[in-house]
Amino acid sequence: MARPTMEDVARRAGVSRALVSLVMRGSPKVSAQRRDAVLAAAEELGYSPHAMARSLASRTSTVLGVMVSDLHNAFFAEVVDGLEAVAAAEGFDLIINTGGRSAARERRAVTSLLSFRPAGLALLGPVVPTSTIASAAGQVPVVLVARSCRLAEVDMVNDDGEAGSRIAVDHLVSLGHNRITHLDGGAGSQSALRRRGYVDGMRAHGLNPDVVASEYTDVAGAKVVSQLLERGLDELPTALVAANDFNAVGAISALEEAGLRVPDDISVIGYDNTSLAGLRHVSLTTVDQPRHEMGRLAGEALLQRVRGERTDAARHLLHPSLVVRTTTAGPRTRRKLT
Amino acid sequence: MARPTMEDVARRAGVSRALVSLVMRGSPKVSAQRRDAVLAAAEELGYSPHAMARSLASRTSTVLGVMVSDLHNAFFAEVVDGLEAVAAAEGFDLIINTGGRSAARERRAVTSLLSFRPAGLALLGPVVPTSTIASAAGQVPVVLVARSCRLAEVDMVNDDGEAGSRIAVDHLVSLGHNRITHLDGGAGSQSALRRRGYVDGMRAHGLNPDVVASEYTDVAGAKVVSQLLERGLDELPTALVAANDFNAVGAISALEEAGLRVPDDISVIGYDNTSLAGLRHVSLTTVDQPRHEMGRLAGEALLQRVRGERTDAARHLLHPSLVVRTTTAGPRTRRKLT
DNA sequence: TCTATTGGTTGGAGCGCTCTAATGCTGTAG
DNA sequence: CTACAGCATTAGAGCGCTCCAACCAATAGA
Repeated sequence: MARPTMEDVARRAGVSRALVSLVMRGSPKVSAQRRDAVLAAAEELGYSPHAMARSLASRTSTVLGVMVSDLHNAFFAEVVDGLEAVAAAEGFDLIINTGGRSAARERRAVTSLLSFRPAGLALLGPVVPTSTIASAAGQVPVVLVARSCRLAEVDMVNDDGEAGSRIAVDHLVSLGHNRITHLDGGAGSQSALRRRGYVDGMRAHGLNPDVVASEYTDVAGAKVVSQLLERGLDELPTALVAANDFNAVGAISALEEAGLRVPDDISVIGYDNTSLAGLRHVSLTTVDQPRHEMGRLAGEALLQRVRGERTDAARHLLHPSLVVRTTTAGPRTRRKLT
Repeated sequence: MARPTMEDVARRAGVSRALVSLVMRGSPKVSAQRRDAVLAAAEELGYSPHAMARSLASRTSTVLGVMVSDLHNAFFAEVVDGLEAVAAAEGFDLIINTGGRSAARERRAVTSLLSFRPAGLALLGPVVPTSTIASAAGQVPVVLVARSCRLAEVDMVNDDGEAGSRIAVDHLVSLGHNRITHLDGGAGSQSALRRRGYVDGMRAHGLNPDVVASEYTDVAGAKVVSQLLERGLDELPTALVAANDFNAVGAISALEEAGLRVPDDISVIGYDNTSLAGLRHVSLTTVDQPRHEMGRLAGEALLQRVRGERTDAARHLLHPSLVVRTTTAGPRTRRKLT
């Protein structure tokens, strides 16, 4: 298992180690015949360069550190996917750690990543305090995804949750709705943004905002609908802006169980455009976050810094887009129900 | 940004570099006072060891290479999650590449991973030919997840798709069904296994297998149900073993659109236990694959090899389990429908 | 003919660390 | 008082590579 080194290849090809190094790095200042000899020798020995030795000697790195707060979460998995795509295209490799949504574990993960002296560090949805981010940013370019902070030296990629909610409201208003309720996702910066977007959107249309507390689950969506139904049918809004897709699906099933039809009796709109929303059985109108794109941008931000193409902080606020399916329609005079 | 080295710490603490090295590796043969001095100096300088230099000098590695055929896929994301958990617990880091389900790209990804001289390599759902796997296995311990091959020197972790289907059939038979149709997932080793399990299961119960071609999507599930309905209502089976959860959901919605009720008129069972299946609106009876566990086992297999605890190949065949929800029930005399 | 110039090639130092063998320093036995 | 452990500590070589400066033709310009 003792793998061949550059020295071995050099000996076999009858050249110096430095020449092999040049060939391996694709230098143009090598004669064709020597190059072929080296390549042949490398092939015969099954040689491939030692990335860590290279990194040490060249004082450069071709790895990007990625700290994912929760890889289990499909959102982050897709961001990583996008990140990986740009990284691979530029010859970079990803080294990944997860933090399990615990600040202590995230700290350790970041330390571990930094010990590899990566060219850059991406933090996806980190929960660590700003000070930790700042100290990392002092050592290496850092990009934050799904998390904002006031540090001048870190890049950021976020989706505009406020705009997303507003898009949802605009869509419903344009369909003719004016009694629209928002199911709030609870604690967390995303929920707050989405709520704000909803409230502002409603006000902009001269409508009264109506926010009810819920959570990012289908069970919570169903529960809050039951509460809404207790208000009485006449009090029921004509449209719902749910906290996310799961929440929306829960709400829909509760509505249908109560004998209401979506979108005939009430429109529902989700958030995230998860694979769930696209199912024909569900066919949920929802707000799409460009997750893959977010990963791509994060990767590019890092690589720009690495290449020294940019020194000022990048602040990407991605515009979500509406995906209209079949859970929204114009309001009708509600049928009489028992 | 010039980070401090061991030399800097040594100078500051008034000791030799070798002593700092011992402290950093937690050696017991260092006096308490020197240790404290070193630790203090390291703290003051913000020093942390250089993992790559360490790896080079010690000729050991603390990274595991992971090639994911498709990180976008929730299945693999969860496997990676499990892998990461064991790796982190043992002080290993993950370096990840994706192959995008292309043999050529996977080959490149593996080469890139091997250039880091990882302690082990995990290939998740690779599509590369066996020869590529073999050559990697010649350099480093390799574990295969969701892919089997005949190589003696590689570890494997697979779920028993055959057993999974059989469990599904057993469940339906125990409910009293005897006309059970399988929706086949098409090409791919998993489909073949699931189909075989279904066929064998049916035969074991003295029943006639009925396999119809479909795909791993909800659209395909709906389509195949339409075809089934054309056979005529009397020909319709009393239960369906779908290719996977998406396929099952598509089938269910087509059935409901045709005026049939699930599970009253027909039972449906999925495969994978995706987050979708757990939604109360869907509440799909399905076969669960222990994805996280598979990642855990893969990581452990690798680490056992790395530590030299085992030299013979590990062959983990994980037993899937049934998750009974509300899309299966005993067959009833079918209501007369128009 | 003698320098420049150019393009290909090489020796050797050094990246930040580990590891072996040797060193100095006690303390205790001979 | 010397000898010998036994322990903490250190010098120095070396991991596999890159990079710089030096080198050596071979050609071009004067």
